[in-house]
Amino acid sequence: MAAISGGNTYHHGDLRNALICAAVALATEGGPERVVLREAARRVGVSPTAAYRHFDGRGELLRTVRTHARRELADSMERAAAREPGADDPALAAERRVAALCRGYVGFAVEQPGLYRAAFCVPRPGATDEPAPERPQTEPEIRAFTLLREALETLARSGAARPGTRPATGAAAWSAVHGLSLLLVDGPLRRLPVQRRNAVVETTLAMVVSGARAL
Amino acid sequence: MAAISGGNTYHHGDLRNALICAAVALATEGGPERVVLREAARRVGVSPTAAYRHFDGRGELLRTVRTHARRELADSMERAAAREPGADDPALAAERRVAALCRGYVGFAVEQPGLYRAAFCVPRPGATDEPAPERPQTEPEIRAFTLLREALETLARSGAARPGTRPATGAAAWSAVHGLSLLLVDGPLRRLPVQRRNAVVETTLAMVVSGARAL
DNA sequence: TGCCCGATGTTGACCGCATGAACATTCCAG
DNA sequence: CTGGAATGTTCATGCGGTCAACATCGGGCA
Repeated sequence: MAAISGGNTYHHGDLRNALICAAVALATEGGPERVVLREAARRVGVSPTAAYRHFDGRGELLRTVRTHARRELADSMERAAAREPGADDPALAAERRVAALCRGYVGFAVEQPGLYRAAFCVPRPGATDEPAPERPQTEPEIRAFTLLREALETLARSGAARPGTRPATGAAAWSAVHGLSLLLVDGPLRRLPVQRRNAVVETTLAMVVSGARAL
Repeated sequence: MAAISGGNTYHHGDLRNALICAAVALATEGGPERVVLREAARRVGVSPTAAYRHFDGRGELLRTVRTHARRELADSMERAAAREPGADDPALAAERRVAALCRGYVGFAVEQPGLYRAAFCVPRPGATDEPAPERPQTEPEIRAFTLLREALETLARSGAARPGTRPATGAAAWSAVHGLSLLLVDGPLRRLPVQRRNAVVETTLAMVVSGARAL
């Protein structure tokens, strides 16, 4: 990175990326609120205002980190699903995939609480950042959710394809894993001993799967 | 300042409460991050540092707001449950109660997003507040959760009292409503049209209830 | 080739916020 | 009545976000 030896260039050459890396590191350490423009600049060895040449301000930096975090989350889910052994019965396979994706989701949250929180932070116009976008702007789609939804659809089609599979099933499942993650990471279920935590995770997974079948 | 008419007391007389009210109002307007010590003091018409005579700092003020918000949340759930008509079949009644409590939960979140978020905020030692308590200190118990858990236990006992009712069922259900609430209030499901929102809520409720029966 | 402009950094300044220290004003118990 | 405790106030420090003005660098155009 940034030529430690020699070329002490006035122009950094890759400041934007360097700042993003620093910001991601900060988020990893302490979540979105730890993503501080000045600190990121400090770590990169640049003056605070230099960041404004590459970002609108803290808000945009944070949103960039969020994008990164969401990608990592989805990757974690896919890895978990890939590790899962297949099954002859397509229904069983689908069920396993759903469960694996969910475990990957919660696993990421538990192992990377800071990044996980950053993945779902909302830059609020309240403070000094975010002038509140006038265009409602379509959400860029969250891969984690897409993965989950698709797996649930497969599950629905494969096995007990009850005719009226509710379209909102994906959101319901997402709610469960998301809520679980937050309670474990941030909320009242943090400091739960590992064993008990796993019990809660498995129970929730069971609820999701049974719910997906029943709906 | 204070008391424009007459009793211009140097001593406010009830500053603590006044500050709490102001802080709650702030949280109602813009969530926990909007709870700013200085602003609360300003609204009460007192100097910023006066607050320190009644609170350790912003952290404690926020925690006080949180307590208040949690109480409101639980009240909302109980009101919703109270509105629910009874049923002869105890199993059905139990099921209805669970659903009603959940609706009250999500309803509160949607109607009072700021307060709801404040109810689950975590004062982080990162910034300037919270010196990180050396004693892990037992969480003061969250009534919303207790209500839900008890209703689920009743449900389990009443009807299909499957022998192995998992103890974590309460946490699983809580995860679902909590996650749903956050996605709706704060997350990617905010700006969902009301109709679709209700669909998601009902689907999630169905998942919770069916899950409770199945576990 | 050499100069000028645009991109990229830097300084300095302003404002809001959380806090702590020292000082002022009340109130009440002795 | 009076002095200390309780409760407010003022002043000052440090951090973070952001803006405006100024400095550098690098590359394309005359």
